[in-house]
Amino acid sequence: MIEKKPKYTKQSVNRKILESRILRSAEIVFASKGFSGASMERIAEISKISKQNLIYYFPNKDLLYRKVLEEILDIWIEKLSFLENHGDTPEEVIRSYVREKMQISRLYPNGSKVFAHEIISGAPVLKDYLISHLKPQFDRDVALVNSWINKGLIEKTDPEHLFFTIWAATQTYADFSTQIEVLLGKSDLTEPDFERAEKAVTDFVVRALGAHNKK
Amino acid sequence: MIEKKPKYTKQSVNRKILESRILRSAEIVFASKGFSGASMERIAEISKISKQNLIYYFPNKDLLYRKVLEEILDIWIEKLSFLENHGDTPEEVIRSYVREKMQISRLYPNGSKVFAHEIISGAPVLKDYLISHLKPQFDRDVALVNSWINKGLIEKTDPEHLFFTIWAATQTYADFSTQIEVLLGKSDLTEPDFERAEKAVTDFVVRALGAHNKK
DNA sequence: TAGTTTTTATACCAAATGGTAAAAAATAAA
DNA sequence: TTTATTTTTTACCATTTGGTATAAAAACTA
Repeated sequence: MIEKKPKYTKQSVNRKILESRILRSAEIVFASKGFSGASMERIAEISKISKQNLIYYFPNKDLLYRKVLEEILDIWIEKLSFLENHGDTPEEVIRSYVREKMQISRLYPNGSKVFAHEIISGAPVLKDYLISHLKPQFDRDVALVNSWINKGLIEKTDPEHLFFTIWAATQTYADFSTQIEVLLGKSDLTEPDFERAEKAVTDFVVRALGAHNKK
Repeated sequence: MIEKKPKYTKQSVNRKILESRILRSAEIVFASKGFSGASMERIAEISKISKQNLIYYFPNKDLLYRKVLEEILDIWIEKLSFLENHGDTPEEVIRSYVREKMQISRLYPNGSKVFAHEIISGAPVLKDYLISHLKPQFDRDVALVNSWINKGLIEKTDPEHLFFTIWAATQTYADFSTQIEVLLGKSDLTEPDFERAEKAVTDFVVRALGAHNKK
């Protein structure tokens, strides 16, 4: 055989599948109970394996928690570089950005909640990451918005706080979904709800920036 | 025997003082660790009393948690009835509302965080409260915004989502303060930071609603 | 001074939980 | 088929933690 060490043996494939199943289960439990409230037993239960088998794959809770955080951060980074959002006009860039963020809230609500718990708790695990990775990107994005302002493409706006507002407004549909469901009188948020929310938030931001009536 | 006792004896006053000291400590611990991560031992420690004495005042953790939530909800209810915010024009009402919300984030960040943990976790304790208390008030406030729209006082806006955005944008300064601190390059948020944030968010909302150029 | 309330200290406990150790079973490689 | 490796199960354990029980000291009230 050509390949000395076959990469996709039955075992290794199964392993990957099981690992991601575990990560999804862990995400659910961390999202709903936070780090301390999540038990390995419960995560194993949802993964439909024994606790000891869970520990075989993820030898301790800390590591598992970090892996879950890593996963969601990878997704965010991949989809959320403001500068790289296609669009020529500020309005296009903004609309695309808000849409991405809303879709992430829709597709990865549990990841978002885990992140939220982590930050609210003072980011004991993620603080270094925020400093080393998020801040530089943030500074670049702020610079871009400033350039828009200087060119008169959007209303004069506090760029830092613009981002805080956009993040908060979009993530709330994942993090505070329970509250939103109650207030909308629905048992859960479905696709149409998210579409409406997306339109509301996007229009809101675009209007606040006056990005629509400037060329 | 019915309590015919003097209401403001030295003892009862001291008791109140200690109780509120405990509640503040509990708030800190619940905010930073969530319900499960908070230990009675740690709360007692911060309150500078023994664990046994803590239990003497609050016989169990659930009760203590509920009291902490109760406290912050009382504050919110008292200060956050949209309809009752003074102001004749929509712009005045909105500005006053956003200011109140920002001040609450500034003054009661821990309460806000405890609430956030609770909602993100699916509101196991507060769900009934949200349905019975928050929703009716929400419906009234939504109706008021709708009446503004019908009178042409503000731009056509999705009223429900307007509130979600305002809440998210203001509470983020309490809940996600760690992230904001990192991105602003500060070790903590001080009065000037909050003032600037308040102005940014208020202007943002007012502009999005077009409440400033309509009379 | 006597009685009541508050506070602390001591001892203890059952349940939950993160994790270890090692044997057994299943699967793959030779 | 035999050997080696990976996966799963079984048994167990130390620590944490919310909470009980009790006695006694300390502080306050009448």
